[in-house]
Amino acid sequence: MLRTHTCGELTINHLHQKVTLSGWVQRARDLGGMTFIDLRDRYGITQLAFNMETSATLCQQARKLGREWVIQVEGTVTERSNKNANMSTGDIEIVADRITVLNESIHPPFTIEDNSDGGDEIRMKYRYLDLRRNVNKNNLILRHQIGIEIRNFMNNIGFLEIETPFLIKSTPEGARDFIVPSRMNPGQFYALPQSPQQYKQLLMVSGFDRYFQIVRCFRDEDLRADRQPEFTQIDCEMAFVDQEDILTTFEGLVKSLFSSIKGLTFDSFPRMSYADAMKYYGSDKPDTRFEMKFVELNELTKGKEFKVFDDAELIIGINAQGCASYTRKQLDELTDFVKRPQVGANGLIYIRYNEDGTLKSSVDKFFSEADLLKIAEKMNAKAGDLILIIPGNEEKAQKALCELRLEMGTRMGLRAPGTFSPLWVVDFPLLEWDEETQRFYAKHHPFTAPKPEDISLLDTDAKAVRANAYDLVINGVEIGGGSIRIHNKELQNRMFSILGFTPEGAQSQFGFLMNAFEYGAPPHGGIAFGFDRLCAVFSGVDSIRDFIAFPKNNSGRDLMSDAPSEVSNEQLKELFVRVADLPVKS
RNA sequence: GGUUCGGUAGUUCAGUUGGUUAGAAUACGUGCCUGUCACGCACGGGGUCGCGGGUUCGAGUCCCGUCCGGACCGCCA
Repeated sequence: MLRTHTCGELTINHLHQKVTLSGWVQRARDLGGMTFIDLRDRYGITQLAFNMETSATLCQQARKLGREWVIQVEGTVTERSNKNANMSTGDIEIVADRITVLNESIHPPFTIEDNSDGGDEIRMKYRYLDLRRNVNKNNLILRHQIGIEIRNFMNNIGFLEIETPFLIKSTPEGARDFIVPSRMNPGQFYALPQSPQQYKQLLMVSGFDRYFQIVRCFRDEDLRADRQPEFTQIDCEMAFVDQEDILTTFEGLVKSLFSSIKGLTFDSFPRMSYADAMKYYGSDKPDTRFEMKFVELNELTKGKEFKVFDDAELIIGINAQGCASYTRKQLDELTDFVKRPQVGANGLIYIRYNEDGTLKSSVDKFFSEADLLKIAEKMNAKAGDLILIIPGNEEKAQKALCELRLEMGTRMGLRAPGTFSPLWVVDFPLLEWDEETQRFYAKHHPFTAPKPEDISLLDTDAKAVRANAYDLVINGVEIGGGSIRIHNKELQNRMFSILGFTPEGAQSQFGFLMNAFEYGAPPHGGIAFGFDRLCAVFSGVDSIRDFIAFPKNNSGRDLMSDAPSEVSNEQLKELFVRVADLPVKS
């Protein structure tokens, strides 16, 4: 037997037992007459003690052990004379009788410690070593626990987990597909699924009225801290339901996760229309851990000879409570922040509501103190508050003020990790007009059902049609989204036509789904949650990479295996694939 | 496609106005040390300053290019 116990479980209750432990040498402390070894495995750390006086040979042997060597030790659980209250095994140590080196290790390129000396790149390159560290290990444990809770919850309410194919038909709608050449069908290609969307709808036609799957999805788009080319969704679909049924069911799932994982309970999640989210937060995924809502100021700001305001389509402001003491330097920082190309505002106007009741602004030339007071009143500002205003066209001003609001929230400590504010955003628009291609795109996807009361607008005012589509947002992160689907062939064809598909085009791309819908498709709808993001949000961190055992970097590269890489000409030949001349860098 | 920050010892970083032999911490090695737990102390080895070109008497430092990495915008139904 290589071990009788793990390195995390021995306590004072095991005193005097003969045990065998196996693990990695975390650290050695050689005091001359004594040597202590910290032995680590997934479960914890146990101290091994060696005494020169009582067992010189063993002690000498222990001194030779290097960091990250794999050893087995046999010995007796003994009470420590100096206990360490910081560790669960801190009351005991193992007085060894025998050490066996199971495997040596070369020196790791960084220290395997909670505060590793390694930077991101080197730790990614040696990801298997980085995963030995507690923070990563615990993240993967959390991911496992959330996964188990989800499966239990879904199983308990009658959902079946059903797998769907990874090699599927490519559809040009939506994100870019990853493409896989088919050797047996020269010149033809599979795509990897961006989601199992059409398959789960087919499963509804098949009568599996409650389906879910924790499933890998693939999107060939540029990456971010919260976006990987392959990521995991909790993909769900239900038949014989309306939007309310879905929101209730999955609010139940998320509440159950909050309860079992975080020990938190919630009232019903608030709901906000897409229109209100944009109006009050400038975003379809607002961070509602704090208020600081947008206030429209067009009426109070126009006609004062200030060209910037007079030319603006929309003038909106936020009230940063208690920030009137911001210095000139801090205000300049904020101005620089919103003027960054990524935020895109032309400038920032502030009104300081001083503690003494006076008002000072960056537009004093155009506005009297009485004018400023009116604005302050509209913004519910009190003495001590700071009003920040951004003018511009609607879209740009909302986006810029949204960024500024989040920045102020961060500066004011209103976005503390450990607090959670879930929100349903509902009533998304069905369609989005694209100026460049002069056509409509589905805001969600082309199978999303319009709200019945808005169907009549499809031909007259398509932009105004709202969908039975919804997102779950937690702390400003889009955690999940879904919709009620179209299950009626005529309505689906109408949608395809509005989206610019010819009947033949729609048939060749979505024919199998359309055909299936002729055989009694039940009313259905669903939702998909980003599993990686859910883990990250639960932990209060931004990067989903921390919750993926072997993630890719910003360029879609695996720094450890160095994928992607070139393949041999023989492989390409078999696939009838030829690599075009690569772009020449000038 | 774009914006921006970075690349110096195994690792994380400092390196002044362009000027002598490029430093610190940590890791590593050797020695000392009997209750440590980030043990301590002493000594030691360790550098293609990402790569290429240029300016200069002289480049880690300035300029151009390039490669690599981080963050972000576009993109992500």
